[in-house]
Amino acid sequence: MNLDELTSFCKRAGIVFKNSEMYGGLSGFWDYGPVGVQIKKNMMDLWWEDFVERRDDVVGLDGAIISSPDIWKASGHVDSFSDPLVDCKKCKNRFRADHLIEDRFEISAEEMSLKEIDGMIAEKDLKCPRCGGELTEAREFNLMFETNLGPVKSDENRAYLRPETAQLIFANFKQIKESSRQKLPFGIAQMGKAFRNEVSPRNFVFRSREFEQMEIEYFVHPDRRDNCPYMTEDILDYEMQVLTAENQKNERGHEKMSVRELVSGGYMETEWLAYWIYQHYNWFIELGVDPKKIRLREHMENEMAHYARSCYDIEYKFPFGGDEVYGNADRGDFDLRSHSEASGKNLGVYDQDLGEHVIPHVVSEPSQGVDRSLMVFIVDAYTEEDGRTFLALDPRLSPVKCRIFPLMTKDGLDDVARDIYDGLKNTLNVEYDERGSIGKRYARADEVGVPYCVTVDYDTVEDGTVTIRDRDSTDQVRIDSSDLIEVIDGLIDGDVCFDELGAD
RNA sequence: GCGGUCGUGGUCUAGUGGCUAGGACACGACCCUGCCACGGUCGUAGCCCGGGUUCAAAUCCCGGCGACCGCACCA
Repeated sequence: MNLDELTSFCKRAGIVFKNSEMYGGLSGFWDYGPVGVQIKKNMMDLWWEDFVERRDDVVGLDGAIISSPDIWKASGHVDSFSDPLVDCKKCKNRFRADHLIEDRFEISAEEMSLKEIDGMIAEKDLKCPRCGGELTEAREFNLMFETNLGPVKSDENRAYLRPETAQLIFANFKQIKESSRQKLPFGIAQMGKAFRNEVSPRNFVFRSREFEQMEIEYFVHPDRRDNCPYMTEDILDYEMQVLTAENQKNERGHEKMSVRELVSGGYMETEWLAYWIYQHYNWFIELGVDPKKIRLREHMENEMAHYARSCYDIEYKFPFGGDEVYGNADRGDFDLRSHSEASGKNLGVYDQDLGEHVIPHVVSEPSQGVDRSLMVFIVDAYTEEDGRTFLALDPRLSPVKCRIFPLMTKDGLDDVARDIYDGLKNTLNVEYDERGSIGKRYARADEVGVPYCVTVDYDTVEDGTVTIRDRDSTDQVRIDSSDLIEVIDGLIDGDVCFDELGAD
């Protein structure tokens, strides 16, 4: 399946549509259709249940999309998200001006203003690295979407749509800590939209201008960075496919490594980082992603962000590019310290023993792209086999849990099927379908990942039993229709195995 | 943003200056149908948008929008 086929499938199945298509489309924006929104919601709910509701050390937040510009100045985004670019007047190529200077003179140009850059270019007679042509003056390219607060557009009223969700967590850190009565170590989770004015959005939802993230910032005491009470022997024994920075440098592939090796081998900054990476790596595996297609990749020194001490990505081997679906960095105290300094407010936590405030460290920042993660599940589940196409989604992710069909639309079978549907619909997300042949209805359900189909036939009228069909095997088992809710619930949660259904 | 290729119903496509724009799949109605994309009849629906050339444009030219590939960019 290539990217075109994925785009086309997602449209046909009602998963993702091109935004503004009726007006020719808008590059970098995508809309989720009836099936897509349901799968996405299921996925986000599962994530939230696993990492917030079922834990007593993580609390949630839903921050605003627009915040004071001061937040983005303190976080470094106003500076780092706007790049000075120059064009070659001759060959029309465009370059990062700061990179040109850094490459040529081996000095940092990060802090240089546009004027300084222009001065440097003029003084050192810097030319186009490709054709030797003359360069234009440096221009500012800001990757943050801008808007204005109030109806007047002016520099004073300028505001930005958030380019990441994380900063809202730092900005609300003090209020969350106080209202939730959490003590270190604890985490704050958030899901929501972020916006980046990409120069050239491409590759379907893999690089869009509006995207969604789910992430946690996990805070620990600076003196207890390496004391993770949740680490267990089982987790230490857990194996992942890992591509280390070392192996990338030597152009070697990934290899199996246990969490223990990653921690004791010094690959990971802390046990905490290893623990959270394990949690999310395993989250994908538990939800059915092919373990052979997923791996952990350590960032190379030169691709690490300025704040990061150690950074890993979870990658999925798509049949096309766009591998990264998750990143996790040790941010240290960079963010809370920056915001403390910029705002003059103390974001420290009082330490009773030391009798002073300490700035907590973010030892782990699990940050996951919602849109990319969804595509992982779609692509991984997409199966063509024996002439049929089905989405082998984990039933928990499936947009609809069960479809109810009458074998024939006569002799009252349809009435019975509707009654059964009515009996289920308030408990489970089910649908009724009587159109087309029975085989067609199975095929339609398969394509959007409906895990179970129930068919009402003449025996149902006689003895109240129905057939329930498994999407992946197409096997059918006859059960009493009064047991449907319990059986389907059990199948979805994995408490009941389909193969064992017919046994009793 | 630059260069290249491209844009025909929901999807895949036929059509290279003159057709009522054709087909397949999908979708809908009806018929048929006692379990896996059956068959029949009928139907809805399309030349990306805007200019230009021409007696005549889906077709040629220009611009825009969008997609893909390469370059650049991707804290």
